Amino acid sequence: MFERGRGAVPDDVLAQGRRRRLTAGQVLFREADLSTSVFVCVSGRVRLVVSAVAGRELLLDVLVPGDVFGDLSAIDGLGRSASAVAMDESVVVELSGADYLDAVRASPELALSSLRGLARQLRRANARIRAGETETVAARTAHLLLELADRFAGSGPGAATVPITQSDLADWLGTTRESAARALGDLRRAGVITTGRSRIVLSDRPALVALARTA
Amino acid sequence: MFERGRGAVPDDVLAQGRRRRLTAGQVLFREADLSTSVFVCVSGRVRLVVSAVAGRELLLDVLVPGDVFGDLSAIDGLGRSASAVAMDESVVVELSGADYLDAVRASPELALSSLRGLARQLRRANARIRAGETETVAARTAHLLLELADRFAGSGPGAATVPITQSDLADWLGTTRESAARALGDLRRAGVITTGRSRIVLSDRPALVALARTA
DNA sequence: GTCGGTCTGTGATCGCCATCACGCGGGCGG
DNA sequence: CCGCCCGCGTGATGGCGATCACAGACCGAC
Repeated sequence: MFERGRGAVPDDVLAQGRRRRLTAGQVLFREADLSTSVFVCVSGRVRLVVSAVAGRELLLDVLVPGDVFGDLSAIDGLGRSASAVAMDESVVVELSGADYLDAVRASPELALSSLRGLARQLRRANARIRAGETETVAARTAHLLLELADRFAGSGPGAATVPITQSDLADWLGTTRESAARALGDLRRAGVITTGRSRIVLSDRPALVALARTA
Repeated sequence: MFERGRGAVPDDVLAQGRRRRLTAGQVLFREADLSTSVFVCVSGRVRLVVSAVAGRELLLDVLVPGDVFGDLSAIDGLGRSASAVAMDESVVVELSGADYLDAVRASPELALSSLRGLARQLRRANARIRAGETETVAARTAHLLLELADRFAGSGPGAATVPITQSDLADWLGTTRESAARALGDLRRAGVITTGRSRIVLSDRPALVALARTA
């Protein structure tokens, strides 16, 4: 059974799906599309983005192997709430929305697991609303780095590397590339991270946790 | 069957619950509490709030009769993600978390209905994230007024009255009372609303829709 | 009716962040 | 191997909104 944050899909259900190999930049669905497939990320990374004013883009999530996505449209039949784009060469399993709903109806355990997945996403969304409306860019940057470190590198005590560009980080934070770069510069000068091309290394996570609270 | 936005609970499940009468200001649960009861609002209004920096408060939602709330903790067993406080004299039905989960396990229809409820909340949360991070206070104010009009007064074409103080509106928008008052002042001078004590009247909804887009 | 508290309206000032602008370096494709 | 483009870093400036400050209006309690 695949389990990692966003829901979970048992192997027998997964076996009904179609395996798809994606190239970097390939679009699985676009915001407002009426498709209802549910996807499971097997390898690679997939971005969930929504468009905003002035051609800006807001990054809602980056999915890593094990994550389930696309479930909202299968559940309520409404248009896609975001666009899904492969970031690297990736592999996903695609399930039809009807198959997914049948599986949920047939299995109370899958239903509860899906509820847990949505509950987790809702808690994260509420946390992001609170952060966005009350914290500074510096504090949000520190918090997001810690969250991304858990997601991409596990939460071991050593130095963690987060593979992300500053542009994507800014889109995730809902700020500009320049502001994100300045916040990272402050953290770098404070000695808690080092920055590189498409890469941020958290060298002192306890200090970063402390800065996230105060900054 | 009770159905109104946030999930739905069939009458036979509702009958297992305990009816509770609340006085204005009474707290049902506080942020981080470990209780797992699920509530259904029967009459009155209930605020869902989270605390933020500097003693500020962020208003996540106002529940009206028919709404289901408190389901997140029942589903994932984690602490309450917000505090629930009655705004007026209200009546709610309280179900134990275990009874709720048993009912979900026993009824695929209830499970799907709960999934739809969470999906709806998640879409609203994502919309709020996008709004908060890309729109001005003026635009967010206009959008929120339209949403609240639907929620409190139905979406008939005539003038709608939204019963809310400017302080609460500001907490909902994640801004200050002064900024909310200024945004409302602009809308009033534009002739699309009138303001009163604890009350905002949308006198020209089409014009407000237009302003929400441009402002 | 009067008093107190809450809710509303608005001016002045300040700071964070968006915007514009530019230079630098390093990876990759040809 | 070399140039080009993408990603990073940072200064200058301006605007939106937070903060502080105060006054008037409405409502309920007594």
